[in-house]
Amino acid sequence: MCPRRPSAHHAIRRLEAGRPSRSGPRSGERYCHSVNRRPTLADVAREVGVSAKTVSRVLNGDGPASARTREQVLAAVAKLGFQPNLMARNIRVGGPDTTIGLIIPDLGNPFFGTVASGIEDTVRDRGLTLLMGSSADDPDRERALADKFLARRISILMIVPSVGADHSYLKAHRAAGLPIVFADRPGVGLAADSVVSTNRAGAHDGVTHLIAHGHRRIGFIGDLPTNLYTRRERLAGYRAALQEAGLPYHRTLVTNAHDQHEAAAATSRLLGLADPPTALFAGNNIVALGIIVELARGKRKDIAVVAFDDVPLAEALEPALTVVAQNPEEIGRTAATAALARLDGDRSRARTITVPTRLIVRGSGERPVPALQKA
Amino acid sequence: MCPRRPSAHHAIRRLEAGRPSRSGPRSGERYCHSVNRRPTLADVAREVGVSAKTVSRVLNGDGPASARTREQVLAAVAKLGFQPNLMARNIRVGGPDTTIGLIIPDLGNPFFGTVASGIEDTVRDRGLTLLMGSSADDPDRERALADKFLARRISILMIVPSVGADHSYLKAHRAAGLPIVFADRPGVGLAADSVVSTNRAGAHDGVTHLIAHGHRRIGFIGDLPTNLYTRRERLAGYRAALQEAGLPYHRTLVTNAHDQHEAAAATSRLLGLADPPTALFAGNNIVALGIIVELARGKRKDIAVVAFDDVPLAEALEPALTVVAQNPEEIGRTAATAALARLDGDRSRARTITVPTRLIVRGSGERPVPALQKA
DNA sequence: CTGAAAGCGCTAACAT
DNA sequence: ATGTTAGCGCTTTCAG
Repeated sequence: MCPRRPSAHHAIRRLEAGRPSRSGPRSGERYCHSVNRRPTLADVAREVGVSAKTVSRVLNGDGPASARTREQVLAAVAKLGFQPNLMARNIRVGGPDTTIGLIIPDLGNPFFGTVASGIEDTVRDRGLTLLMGSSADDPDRERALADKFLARRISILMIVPSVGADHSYLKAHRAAGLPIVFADRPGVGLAADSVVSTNRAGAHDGVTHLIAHGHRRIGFIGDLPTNLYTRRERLAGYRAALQEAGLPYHRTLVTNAHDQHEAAAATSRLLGLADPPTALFAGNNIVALGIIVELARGKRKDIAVVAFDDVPLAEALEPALTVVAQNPEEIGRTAATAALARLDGDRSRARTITVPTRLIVRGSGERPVPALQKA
Repeated sequence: MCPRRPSAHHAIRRLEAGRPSRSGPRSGERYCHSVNRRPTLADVAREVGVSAKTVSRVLNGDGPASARTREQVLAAVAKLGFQPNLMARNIRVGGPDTTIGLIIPDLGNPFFGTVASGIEDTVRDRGLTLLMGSSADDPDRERALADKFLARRISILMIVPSVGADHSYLKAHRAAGLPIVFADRPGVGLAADSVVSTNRAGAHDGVTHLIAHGHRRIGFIGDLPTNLYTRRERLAGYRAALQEAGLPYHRTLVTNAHDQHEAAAATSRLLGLADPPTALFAGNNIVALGIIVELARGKRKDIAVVAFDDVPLAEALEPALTVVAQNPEEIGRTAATAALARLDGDRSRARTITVPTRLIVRGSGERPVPALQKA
């Protein structure tokens, strides 16, 4: 039997148990490598009969090394199953950890997942790994995550800002050279790069499409909370389109929803108005789902719909859903590219980069005004 | 002006530029904290006039400390913007990093995003953070990611195994006490916990539903590659249901697709057979999308469909889509719970835990056999 | 209650 | 081509 020296992976349990930890083997006992300590550089060096530095050289390929030693070292590494401790390396080198901290509101939302995917694709060959966490759009959770990431000395910090978050606490980090990029929404209180969709123009295009097809009363169902950046921008685009067409802006036609269920309720509420809208504009993908499900439930094919953000089965609906598609993958790629440029020394002024949206006409916006709907 | 000592965040650039780095300030120059070095424990200690250990004690709350020192230390920490270096701490403490490495095939797929979400929710109050990467179902990429994670001394390793991956290289790690859990698919060559859906039973239920509604020729469109665990299990469930009903198994009715586009093509191929199926079973959510879009394109409302895995707008389709719903959030939670139990010392035998699927009947499976479809 | 010294695993800077 | 020494930022150990 091996003496059970508390292994590294039991450190957490040890803390809880409050058991005093012994750092050396008890007399007459030897360590059993397979259960106890992970092998270190020194172990490999001892095995081969060289110095730790030589092993380091072979593994990192900096200094020279004879073919023979190299072989021996590699053999010992394989034999012992040695894997260099990256934390120890980083601490000595003094550089940042090769991770990129990413904070998004919701891991389960495919929009943000796709953003993350774009980031990963872009940074992979730089050897950076994603450290991810979800904020649930809570500024406190966002801050806690950021602090954790910063304590890890991440190379890059990317945030989809929560509503109400203030980012001035990051000033010193940015000044110290940490690349910080905000995605999907701009940061607050910090001059850092951000990458956002053309929300206002996109909403404008979508609403204009509805107007072009004869709609005069167009409902808007946006995100909650209402001061969310994307909601504000998209509402602005909605209003601009109305104004441009000389149409009045009715507060009663504007409402909001935080999830699919609320969006369905909001839909039903708008349609129940004395003078109901003939078309609906969905402020995001979740709202779109709610609207569509509610319309399907009520068999209301007479209501035109345009949604901000594409949804998976848009083309299979009847009518197929017209959308203002975002490009989350591109948002991720762009944000990552900007961050890497900063990492490479780009010291230019903070910029806001926009990623274009695209109106995809599929039919749901083209319904004629149903003056005769019940005929 | 501050002398621009290469800051920590420029380490990467320095490597590339090959510029020799100087470790001390040049004569007559002083470091400018805001631009250069992050403050360390020693800096805080110096500021207050105490030893580093005292600062450490205050911050970690282990040893005793006078109220006065505590205040002074905290003030200095705030003033300098000190954040303890977690890598340095971990290296000294010898414990694992407080991260959980998670490898999934695709960050953009909401199924895996939701699994990740379930994991995060479960481990958050243990202070663990997610280190994530996508394998693209490539065993080599999976292995490379795992090695990177292991080099970081993660506390837990969770993998959605790629097809063809062998996990015996993890044996030593598991023996050393590293909790390893496979999610969605079991691992290969390693006795470790895994958490999977009741794939076979779920598929059986879905197909039985179709049979109960009179279908005798049921097409199966599954994942590619065909040896993917979930595809094998679901196909087995399909065959079992047929056999149970005394129906013959036709190889020609079984096909596969890797993405939505291929699934649409497969659908069209099956429907073009001399003796085409009257119902289709979709082996996963992506395939389901392809099938539905293709049927919509061809206006084929006469074809019944049941899909494995729920899709967002299932209830808004016409007919609404009947599915065998998985519970990805629960898969994540279960996997995380199992891993935490291991971390807490659970040394029992490796188990395979199943998360039940649920047949959600919405209508698409109930279509009568369309003997008169063209009438 | 506080400090000095040693050391975690690794690599930079000089040896040789 | 290789070894030695020192030290990254922190905590442990042992003395006050």
